[in-house]
Amino acid sequence: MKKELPKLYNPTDVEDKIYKYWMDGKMFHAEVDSKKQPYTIVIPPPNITGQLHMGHALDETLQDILIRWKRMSGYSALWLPGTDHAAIATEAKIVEAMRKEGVTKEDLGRDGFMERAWKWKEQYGGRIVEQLKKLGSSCDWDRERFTMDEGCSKAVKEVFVKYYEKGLIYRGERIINWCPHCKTSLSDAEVTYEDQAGHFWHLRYPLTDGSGFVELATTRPETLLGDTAVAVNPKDDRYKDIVGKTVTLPLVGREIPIVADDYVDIEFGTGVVKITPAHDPNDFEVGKRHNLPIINVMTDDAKITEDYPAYAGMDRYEARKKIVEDLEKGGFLVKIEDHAHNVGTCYRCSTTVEPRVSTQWFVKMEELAGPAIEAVKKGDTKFVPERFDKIYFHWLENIKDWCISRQIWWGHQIPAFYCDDCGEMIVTKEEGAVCPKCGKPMRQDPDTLDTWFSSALWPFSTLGWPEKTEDLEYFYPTNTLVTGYDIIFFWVIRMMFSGLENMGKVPFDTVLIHGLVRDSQGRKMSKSLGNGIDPLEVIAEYGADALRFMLATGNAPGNDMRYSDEKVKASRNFANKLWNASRFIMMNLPEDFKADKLPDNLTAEDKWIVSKFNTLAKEINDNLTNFDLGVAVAKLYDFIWDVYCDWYIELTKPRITAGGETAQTAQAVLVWVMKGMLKLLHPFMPFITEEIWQTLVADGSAIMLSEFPTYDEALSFAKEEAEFEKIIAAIKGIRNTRSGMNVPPSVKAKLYIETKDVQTFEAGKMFFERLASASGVEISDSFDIADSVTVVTDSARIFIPLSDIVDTEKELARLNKEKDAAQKDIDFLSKKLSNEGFLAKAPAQLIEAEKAKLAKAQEKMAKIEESLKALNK
RNA sequence: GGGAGCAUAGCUCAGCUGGGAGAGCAUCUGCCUUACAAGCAGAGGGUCAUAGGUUCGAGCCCUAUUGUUCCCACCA
Repeated sequence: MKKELPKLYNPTDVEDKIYKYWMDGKMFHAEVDSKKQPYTIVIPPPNITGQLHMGHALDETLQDILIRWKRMSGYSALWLPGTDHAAIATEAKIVEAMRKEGVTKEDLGRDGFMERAWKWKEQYGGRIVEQLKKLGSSCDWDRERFTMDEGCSKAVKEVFVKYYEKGLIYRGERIINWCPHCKTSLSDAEVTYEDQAGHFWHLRYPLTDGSGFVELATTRPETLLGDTAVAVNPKDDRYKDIVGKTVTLPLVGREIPIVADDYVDIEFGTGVVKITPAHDPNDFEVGKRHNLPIINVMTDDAKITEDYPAYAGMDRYEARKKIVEDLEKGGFLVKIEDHAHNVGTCYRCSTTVEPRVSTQWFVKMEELAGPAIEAVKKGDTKFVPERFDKIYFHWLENIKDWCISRQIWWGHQIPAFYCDDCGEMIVTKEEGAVCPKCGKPMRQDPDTLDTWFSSALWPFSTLGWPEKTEDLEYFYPTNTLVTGYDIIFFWVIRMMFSGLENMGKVPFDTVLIHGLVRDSQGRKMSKSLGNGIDPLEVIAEYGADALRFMLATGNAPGNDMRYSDEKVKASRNFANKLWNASRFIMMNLPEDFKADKLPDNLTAEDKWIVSKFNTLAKEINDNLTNFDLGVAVAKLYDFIWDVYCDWYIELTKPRITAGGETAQTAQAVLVWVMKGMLKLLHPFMPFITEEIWQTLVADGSAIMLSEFPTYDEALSFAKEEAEFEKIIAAIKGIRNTRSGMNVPPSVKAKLYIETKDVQTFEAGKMFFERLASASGVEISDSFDIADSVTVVTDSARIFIPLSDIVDTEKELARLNKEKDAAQKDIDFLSKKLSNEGFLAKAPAQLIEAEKAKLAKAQEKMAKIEESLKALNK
């Protein structure tokens, strides 16, 4: 089966073809199968607005590695894909596109807008899915879902109504985070706090009775318009006498009370605080305690309302400027100080959030949080790495009610209905509700739900819930959830309590957390910095396998990593190395070659590689089980490159040249190990492994459906492995010595190998010519060769008669250096072995090993000394 | 203010339950050895941030310190 294959592996020729092969063969599809154990991953649904970025690439790569490994390990492995409607983000994009055409939401009306939004979804929603395929993601596309599809929408209504009936959802007037740009409320999780440089404006509010002023400071003077009180601490002696009096609000003229409230910190500032219940969460609480009026002074785009003609229509920052000017003119401004403070911003558009009183829908969190905390404490769900459970606990233990209503149109409309006649409100799954009191058609709540409300249900809504489906029965709870640490608050927590509340079981047993992919300088990739790397471009240049391999390499769970072209290149080179190894095998196989099994007549080096491979298979499985994907991938790299290519292939060359039985055995072992390596590597580099498999095995089978190698006792040859290491050590020693003396490989020399392991070396004799530039090899348990360079290993002394090209002085120096090294070993080991504490407390196995090492070092020393003596003659 | 991560070779990072410090890239030397120059064979390079402690033994465990990154938090 001699084949002509290019020297350079070209992924672009291969990847689309292979992906189509898998798709055509329906190989990603998972079915309920009572004979198999299920293994399930639900994808963190990417936003339909999104383009694939490095974060996705990492997330999908990790999931695909796990799912391919489990699929090959005999599980019915389901990776359930889908997309998220991403309420605010999507609506913002659509509105922006419309703005360019000069159309507004209001122009189209709700129905018209939704029609347009769906069209937009049809047009762009598939884009990210196609990009996921480029990565090689083996999702079951037959089950692709969307958070606004019929099933998910049904689940959302079901949950909403259930929560409402249980009293877990309520509607009420609260102070919430309002984004004046997106013109909607936000949940606490959707607010990002950033430090901003600001000012402290010290103001004086005159006492209404004319008896003086109170001085206070504010960072937001414009909210003065909505002040309905001034507060002091009840224990503050300075202000005892004025509690109960009133002040006259500057610029507004409103008479407002001075109240006493514990919230006020006596130590801070003047100990007087202005209270604006409509625009500050704390003030809102103070207001409630003192029955203060709530005066909203801003419109939904954060402009001053018509109630204040002097400032009406001004944006909050313009108004601030004008109000400060006016305060100064009126003599109310004492001073301005610089002040850095923490300001909430919208996580979507970065606009400063305006705290605002409004009527919204909330999920009561206390009851739901308890079981979610408990489940992780009990270990029903565990985080990898574990430290993330602290973040999880902290958030849940301090959680406040979740504001779920959004004032946008793209999303799940809240299933609450109002009767405009009698004011009745009902919550129902039914469409077109009729007022139960007066029989009139009701008006549905115009608000939609937080996008995370539907994604919270993702692990079960996608499996058919609320119907009792076979899928749900079989695949739920899912197994591994893979996501970034930045999503724990938004999603993981909400899936946890939703799963527990609605299914009675945790949604997944493990949450594998990964970090961010940063740029080569360690900066976060962002649009504004323009430092984002497009994974599709990387794939086009280096191949998806190289990108995947790079993302899996050198990355410990939970840690951030840096992207760099060099790392991708190294991965690409690795793929090419593997490609060429397979080329070597195929170029040397006879036409009629067929080998499924390991032959019986294995040589020492065959057993060596088989045994090493066997150990590798065990370790890879262990590492994957522990989610140490980075460790697994490094071991594969080392084995394939250093063990298989650099040693084993080289060892087979003289055998193949020799022909006959040894060549046949070598070929069979080459293929057997190659097949095993391909399988182990497949989850990481699916395309190239499948491509090589198709060419090398060519029996119509797919590697992605083959059996993942595991440890096999029958393949463990520890003793033979150790024996053959002696040959390798000798070859390395010879190379090392020659290289140190600048002898080029073209200069061949005879070798006299003095050893007690004559048999071992006889068996390995043929390798010295090719791998150690030997022109001939003599082996004996004793030699006396004058004028030669000697190489000393643990098990042999090798004479190389190179006297004519080698400087005796140099050789003397080299041997002395080796002697020093050997002496250091002996010192170290004998010190350790004379330490009574060590002998008493260290494990026996270790002590034996150390003793053996010492014996070897002493043997080596003796040989070096002999050589030195000979040289000094 | 609270919490977490990180600090290991020139750079980017591994180091799984504590048993003589590793990889890739970069540097230096020698090789186009019929799979691969995206390669082969070698070499140099590290007080594992600092100081204590536990231990027969610490990069790994404990305490403190420094630097750095991030998360959370209503001090007007």
